[in-house]
Formats: sequence, C-alpha cells, structure tokens
Amino acid sequence: KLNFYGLEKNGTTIDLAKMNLAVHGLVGDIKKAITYYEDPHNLFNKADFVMANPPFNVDEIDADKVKNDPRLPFGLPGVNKKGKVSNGNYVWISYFYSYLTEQGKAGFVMSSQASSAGKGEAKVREKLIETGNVDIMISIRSNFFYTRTVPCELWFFNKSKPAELKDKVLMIDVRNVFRKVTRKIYDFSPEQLQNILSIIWLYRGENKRFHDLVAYYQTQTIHEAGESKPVVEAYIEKCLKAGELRATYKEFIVSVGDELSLLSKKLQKLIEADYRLMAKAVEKDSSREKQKALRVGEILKNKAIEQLKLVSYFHHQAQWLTERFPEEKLRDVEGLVKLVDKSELKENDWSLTPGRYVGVAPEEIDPDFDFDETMKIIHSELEDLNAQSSELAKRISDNFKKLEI
DNA sequence: AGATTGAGTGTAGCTTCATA
DNA sequence: TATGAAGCTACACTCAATCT
Repeated sequence: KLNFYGLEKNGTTIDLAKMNLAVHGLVGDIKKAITYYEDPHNLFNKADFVMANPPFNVDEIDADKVKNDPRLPFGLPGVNKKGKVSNGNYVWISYFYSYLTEQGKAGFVMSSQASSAGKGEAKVREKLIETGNVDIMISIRSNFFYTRTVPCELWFFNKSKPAELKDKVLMIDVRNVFRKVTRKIYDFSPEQLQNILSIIWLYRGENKRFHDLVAYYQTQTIHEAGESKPVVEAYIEKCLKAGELRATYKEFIVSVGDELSLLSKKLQKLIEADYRLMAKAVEKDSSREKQKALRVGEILKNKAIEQLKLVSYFHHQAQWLTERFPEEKLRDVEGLVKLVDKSELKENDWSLTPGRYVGVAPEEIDPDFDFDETMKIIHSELEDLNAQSSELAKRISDNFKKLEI
C-alpha cells in the first residue's frame, strides 16, 4: 500500500493535488510548507519513492537558513552576494536524494541548466554521481509544458541498482521524439512513451517486454489492415477511376509486413489523387447534387485515409524499435541513447546532459511526407489563389472606373 | 571584463467568441 | 450579422547573474 506525503506552498496547488489523489483513489497528506526551510513530514531517509516537478532556477533561497540542513548531504551549491543560494536547482536535487531510504528511487523534472552547470553546482553533482545512484537521464525538448516553452530533463535516482549497473548512467535524448498537439503544445503519443520505456526495459534486462511490444505493434498493423477493408471498399465504390485503386487494393489485402505498410501508403496516395480529380470535375459543373456527392466522397476519403494511416503507423513503431535495437538488446544508438560509466562522466566535467554523450541523430525522414505530392498540392492551391487574386484586382479596377472621379 | 542568457516583461494589433 | 471585450501572438526590449 502506498501513502503519499506532499509539500507545497501554494494553496490552490494543494487543492489541485488533493483532487488529483482523490480522482485516482489514492490516500495522501499534502502539507502547506516552504520546502526550502521545512520538512514537516520528516521525510529524511524515509521515502521509498520521490516524484517532483520543482520550480526552475530559483534564486531566493536564504543560504544561512539552509546551510546546516541535513537534507544537503553534498553541501551548498553556491551563494551569491545577496546571501541567497545562487541557483535553487541543486537544493531541490539534494533534498530529493536525502529523502530516499536505502532502497529508494526518485524521478523528477529539472531545468536543463542543472545537468551541466559549473562552479559549486558541478561540485555537488560530482558528489552525487560518486554515490553511484544516478540511474537515468532523459532530455525532453521545449513545448512539453502547457504554459512555458522551456525544455527540461527527467532525472532518476535508484539506490537499489544491481551491482553491474552501479556507477553507470543511462543517457537518453528524446528531443526529437514528440507529437504536435497544437502549434504550441507538444507531447508523446502513447506509443512514443512505450518506445522510450522499452529502452529502459532493455537497460534493466527485461528484454522479453521489449520483444512483446514489437510483437504487439506487428499484430496491431495486421489488425488495422483488416479494419481498413470496409472503408477502402466504400471509397472504391464511389471513386472516379477504379482501375489502379482496385488492383493495389487486391495486393494490399494479401500482403504482410513491410509490404503491407508500403501498399497502405500507395493506397493513400491513389485515394488522395482520385479525390482531387473528383473535386476538379465538380468545380466545372457545380449543381447542388454533384456538390453533395463530392461531400460524401470527401467523408469516405477521409475515413479511408485515416484508417490506412494506422496500418503504416503501427508498422513504423515496430520498425523504429527493431532498427535501433535489432538484437533486442541494449546498445548505444547515435543521437538517442548511450550507457555511460563514471570515468566518461568525469572526462566531461561530470556533465549529466544526455546530448553531450549520445551525439547527433541522423535526420529522420517523415514517413508520411511526400515531397512530390505536397508540391503538387501547393502548386494547385497557388494557381487557384492567383486566379482569385487577378479576378479581385480586375473588380477593384472596374469599380474605380465606375466612380468616374 | 565583456558576452550570453533567461519557467524575463509589456504592449500593439489581430483573432475569436459571446451577445444583442 | 454587427459589435466589443477578452484572449492570444509576435515583437521589442530589460537587466543582472552567470559564463567564457
């Protein structure tokens, strides 16, 4: 059974935290406190797990008040001339570490600056790494927060690491793994989250879970292909030129693996092209009935495309994993992951920034982006807009003439 | 000592949305 | 459908601690 003990100085946030616990059916005690100076739950060496998202780069912690706090086992990170701790990040980090029991684990969000900061902060970091309990570091790109655009890093401590992983840190850089929710907000899709997690399974030797995930994606690809049948057939029924579409569909329904995904993409292209022909034909003769038929066609097209995309999507997920870890074992992957040991950290000023170790990823090609196709669409849109533009210019000019001033 | 940086700030001007 | 308030975005600019 888990008991939650929370600390927060903001009243509204306390209410939110309590609601969050209640909604998830959890029991917890959230106390109003300023964590820098107080430990009302007396958590020192008591927590099996620590989870936190502390404020970043705070510069108002009174150094005198915290300098003898037992929760700073690695010392003060540095004091500015105003008598404040120059940056609060390592106060938070030290506190989280000190709350852990002998087997405890911690995971928290942290400002990207902290993992490579110099001076006093580097000293604290060195001592922290020397414990051998820094487990995993993950870089997250900007726009994952709803209200701020800052990038961040996830830090994980583990005091019960197996002996062979002691003094090793798994560096993961997923700054180019994301899904766009809106123009300003990004997140991970459930599959992206699983894929990141599966790297950690390999690190922990839970290779079967990795294998099962790949197998799941493969089954799902076939399942989604099956689901595609009725929607694709519905479109073919109404389409303008059935020839090539029908032939490709015949191949599609009997194919497997890579070919299944390729044919799903080919079908998508053919359907898009056919729909464009359909739309062009209606423009010229826009009777109400034909307009209506076009709208039906558009709905059918969208349904078919959406479903076909799922086929290539799940196939792509399986491929993403097997390309990077072909033997279903952890290995260093350029730009994504590297298992680093203490000596390498030392050579790099004890930096814990994943990007520094994993290198730069080879540019990934968006599987859904087709340059020729996109160029064609943009070109035809431009032509329409140009036509409209010259039509409007002519009307404006005519209107001026009519004013006869 | 100078350059860089930032869970910075403020505001004009545009878009969106509810209302009459 | 016209109107105005609120919301949002892009831009210009701050300033001092930290970095080199």
